[in-house]
Amino acid sequence: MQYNHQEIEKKWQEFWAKNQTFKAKNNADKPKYYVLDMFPYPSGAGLHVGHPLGYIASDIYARYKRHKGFNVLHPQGYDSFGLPAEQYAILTGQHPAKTTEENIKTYRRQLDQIGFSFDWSREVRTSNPEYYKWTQWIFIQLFNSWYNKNTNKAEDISTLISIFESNGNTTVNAVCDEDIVSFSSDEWNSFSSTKKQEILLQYRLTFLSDTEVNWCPALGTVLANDEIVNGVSERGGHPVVRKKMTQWSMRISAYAQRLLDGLNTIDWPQPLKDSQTNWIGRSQGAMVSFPILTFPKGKEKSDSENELGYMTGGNNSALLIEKAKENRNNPTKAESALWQQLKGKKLGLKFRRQHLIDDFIVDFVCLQLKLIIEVDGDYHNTEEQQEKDNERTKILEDLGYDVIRFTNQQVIGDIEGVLKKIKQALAKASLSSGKGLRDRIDVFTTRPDTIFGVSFMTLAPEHELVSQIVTEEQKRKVNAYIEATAKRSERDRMADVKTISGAFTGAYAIHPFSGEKIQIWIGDYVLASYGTGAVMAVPCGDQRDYDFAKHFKIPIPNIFDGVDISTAAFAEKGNTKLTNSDFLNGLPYKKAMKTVIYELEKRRIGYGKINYRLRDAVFSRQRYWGEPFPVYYKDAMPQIIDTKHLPIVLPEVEKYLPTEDGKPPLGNAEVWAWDTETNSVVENSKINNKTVFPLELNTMPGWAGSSWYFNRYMDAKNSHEFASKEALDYWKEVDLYIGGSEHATGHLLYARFWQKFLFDRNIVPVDEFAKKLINQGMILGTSAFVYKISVFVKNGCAIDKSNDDIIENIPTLFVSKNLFSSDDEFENIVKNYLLDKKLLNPNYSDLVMITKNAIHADVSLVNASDELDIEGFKNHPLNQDYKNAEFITEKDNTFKVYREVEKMSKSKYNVVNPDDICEEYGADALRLFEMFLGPLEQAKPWKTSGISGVYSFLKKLWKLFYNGEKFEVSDATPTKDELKTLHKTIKKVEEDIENFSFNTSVSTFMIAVNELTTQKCNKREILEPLLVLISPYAPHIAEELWSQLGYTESISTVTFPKFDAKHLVESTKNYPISFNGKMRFTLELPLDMSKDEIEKTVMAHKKTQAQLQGRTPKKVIVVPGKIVNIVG
RNA sequence: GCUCAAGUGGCGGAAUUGGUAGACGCGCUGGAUUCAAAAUCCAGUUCUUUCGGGAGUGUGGGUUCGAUUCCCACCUUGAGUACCA
Repeated sequence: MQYNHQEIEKKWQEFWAKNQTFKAKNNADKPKYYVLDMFPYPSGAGLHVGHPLGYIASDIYARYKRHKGFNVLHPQGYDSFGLPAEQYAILTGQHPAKTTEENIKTYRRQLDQIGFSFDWSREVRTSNPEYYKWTQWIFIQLFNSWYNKNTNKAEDISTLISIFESNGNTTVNAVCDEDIVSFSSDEWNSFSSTKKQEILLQYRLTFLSDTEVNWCPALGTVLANDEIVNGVSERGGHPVVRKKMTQWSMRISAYAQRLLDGLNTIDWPQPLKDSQTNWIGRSQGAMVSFPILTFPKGKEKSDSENELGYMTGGNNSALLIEKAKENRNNPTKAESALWQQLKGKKLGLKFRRQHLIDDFIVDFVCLQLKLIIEVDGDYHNTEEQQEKDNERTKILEDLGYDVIRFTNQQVIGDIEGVLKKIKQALAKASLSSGKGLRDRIDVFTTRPDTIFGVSFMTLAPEHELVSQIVTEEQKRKVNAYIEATAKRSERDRMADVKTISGAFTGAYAIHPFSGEKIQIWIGDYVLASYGTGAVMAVPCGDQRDYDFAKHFKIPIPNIFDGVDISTAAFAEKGNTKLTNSDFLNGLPYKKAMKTVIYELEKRRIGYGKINYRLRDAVFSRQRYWGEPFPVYYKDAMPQIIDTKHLPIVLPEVEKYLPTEDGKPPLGNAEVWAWDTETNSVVENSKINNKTVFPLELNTMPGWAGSSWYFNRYMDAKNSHEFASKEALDYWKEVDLYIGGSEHATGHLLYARFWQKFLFDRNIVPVDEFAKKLINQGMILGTSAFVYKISVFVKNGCAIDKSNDDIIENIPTLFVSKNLFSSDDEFENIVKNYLLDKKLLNPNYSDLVMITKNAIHADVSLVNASDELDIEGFKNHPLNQDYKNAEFITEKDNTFKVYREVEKMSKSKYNVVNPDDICEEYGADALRLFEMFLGPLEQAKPWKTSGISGVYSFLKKLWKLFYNGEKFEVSDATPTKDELKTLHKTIKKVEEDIENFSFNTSVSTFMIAVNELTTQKCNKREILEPLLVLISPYAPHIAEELWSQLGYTESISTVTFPKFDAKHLVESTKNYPISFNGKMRFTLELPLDMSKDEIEKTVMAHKKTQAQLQGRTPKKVIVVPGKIVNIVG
């Protein structure tokens, strides 16, 4: 009997389905093992050979684990909400559910035919209401939760409400919106219900907000950051613009640190972890505030003096004002000297002298920052006077002023030092005056240690402060610059990183430590969306700042000891010591960081901070084919529908496009309102905003359903729970997850986020959903190209014929690949051919130019030797234009194509359909071959020709059991050699599976079958275990031969053979004898021979003497059981 | 630019606690079988050679008795990321 894959495979696929062979139980004495594939989106094109790669690998592992005695859960389902079905619906009007259903049928047929051991009784579909009921349920859990930073987990919103009721919100340490207003418990309790809801929304883990979103006009929807590539949509490549919209968002940022920490606990590929780490983008540094020194004229009055009022005198003002005037007219020498430095806003701020404050006349005061400067004469040295001064200072401080004192001597002797102290005091006063953003610039920096290297500041052109601080003189320039950058798209700005541009605002800030005046610039290298949209520029330590400073001729102070910064910035951290850095002098990076953050916090001008790049995830989509939100709106506030009324089923619509007034497609639905009395979805016409309210029109994004499906498989049919506690506790998490690396910062990050949330809320028992993850590499197509000629007539030649006449007889011509090696040769060959066939007039030959043009040929028309089926090519439906083409062939009359490896795609005619492979070679051959192609994680090209190797392996395996037409297996005792072959195969295959090195185990099988064929072995004792080894890879043939051996049960749970080392014990070793490390010959010696004996035997050997040619070796290295190396 | 990964025959790839480089398969060459083809089987297939041998794992250097494997520098390719302060 011949190996007939079609018959066998069909038979066993039916057997498995009928007997539910792979149905997993939710409890067993056996240990559990959960193997999962990333479930597919069922696209209309069906599967190509690249898709099953990961499924085959996971199936082998699942089957292996069953042999190893595990209770294996290996489910499959469909991520069936998605854009293609919706776009098809827009074009044809066919309901996406129908398209999806049809596609799923194709997928299921294709998957079944490959012989996967899926437990289909647990199938899930994200678009099934019974499934998305629970997606909606999770949304509600998120809505009803807040993130408590004190307990570092998500908690029920009721715990937050009770804190509000008893303490207000000032003690709450939560992840929430930025613009939180503080309130007391009394205030909370007096708030209206709407007001309370509004506040709670600022804390919920899913919340509504006006976010600037990535709006894609062509797709009519909002896209997440990871759905945009290079400024255009990932799908379709349409332009994306920024737009403000009210959207649901998920507070994933609350989990930034835990998502990062969790990576250390899971066995995932390093590159994937790296990209998640990168995406989360943790940077440790500090927030630093720089006071703004100069406000343009007019601003100061309105903003500060009027507010404070400069008439700050007390009840006795009328009397004192005369005294003050007198003092003003008779200043001391020191007062006069200092006034020269302070008057006319020389330090950027308005000072007054001999000014009344309450019942005191102070020497100098900056009302804007409430800073008083006293210059004291000698009489202040008396104890009595000092006591009075202290009392006076205290009263002034109580009024909110800072007081600094100098002696006459200080002012006259060291005016510079005095000014410096005043500047510092101003900086400090400016920050503590608590007037918010308006008069200071906050920056985030990862290098606060380099703060003394700051020589300017740069704001993003979009920064809100720009318009407030820009001076009259600079206004024109600055506005022109802002306009210019706004015109450039985000994409242009990113692409063009070389051009340095910016503008000076004319304003200055104060260095918080040195008190120096520093220029404030704007520049588009600073992004409004990261950090605070402003940077402290340290040109000596950051290349971008350096380039900017060089370009605009801003000073570049050096703060690195012994480092040359004449050509580039010095960005290393290392052990370089700081200099010109005041209290940081002499400190290396790490110490300086600690010290400076300590100082920043002590002086209240900044604080240590960790910044994340990870943004909250927008959760609304303006699409039809997605999960509806269980939300309706009452007084513009979202109301959650009680979980017991779920699912809220997607309504029917006439059109799947957005409505004419720009609402999402659900705006077309006529039955899409919520009746709070009947708790059901009713006609829109019933909306009265009293008992019937409009429902949310957005739907959830694609990642909603895929963020928790792995939990659903554990208890897929449960209609009253997300999944039962018993099932969740039993299966816990996925043990092995296989899928593509393209989901690194999408699905895999969101799923981890939801799992952590569900864990916090005690819904799932573990906080990472997948212990181990493997990214299978892509299978690439091997495209075939044929060379077609392109004919041109050279210009500028005066002849009596038109160009068309010259070339009119030249046919479409293809040239075989090996006929030429250069463009010139190509042209010659073609011309000779044409002249030969009289298709080209020799007189015009020189006027004609011929070049080659490679075009795709369908790979199904090319054989393993790269020969094209010429007739097939001519008659191919896609090659209508080439029906009458001519072909210049090789000497042996074949036509060769040239090959190139590309991504598998319809447009490249290199797609190989697994249906064809299964038909011709069978699923077992397909499975073996996909594994044999190369390492699982690696991208590798597909070449159908290679499959003949694994196909003949299967035939050889079959033949071991057959003597001609007769099944014949012997019960005789195996020989030593046969046992050796078996056991080394067991050992290697087991190691390989554990290491996911499936390609090498396939070659191990081939070696084993080749050896057993040579040994003419047909012994049951050898062949039975061999079948079990092979069955995970080629389950159909294994089942068939197993049943022919007389078994009635499936091979799938037969115990994996046990390796016994005793069969591999050898008595001799074929020693490699090398000279200076180069192996020259081998020598068979007993393994128990001692080192000395080996050396003696080897040295005495005539080949050794021949190698040495009379020389005496310097040294002989003998490693018993391994090698002999002779040096000399 | 940065980060990571990888460079081995005509091709996919194998071999790493440092110990016989090229397993296994494709392709190719020759042979057997056949009227012929398919299929099957046998032999060969890194390069070079004066048939003794010699060289060889991207390039150059280093460590070692011995390096595809470890270290340094460089080159190339691929992937990810991108003005993240």
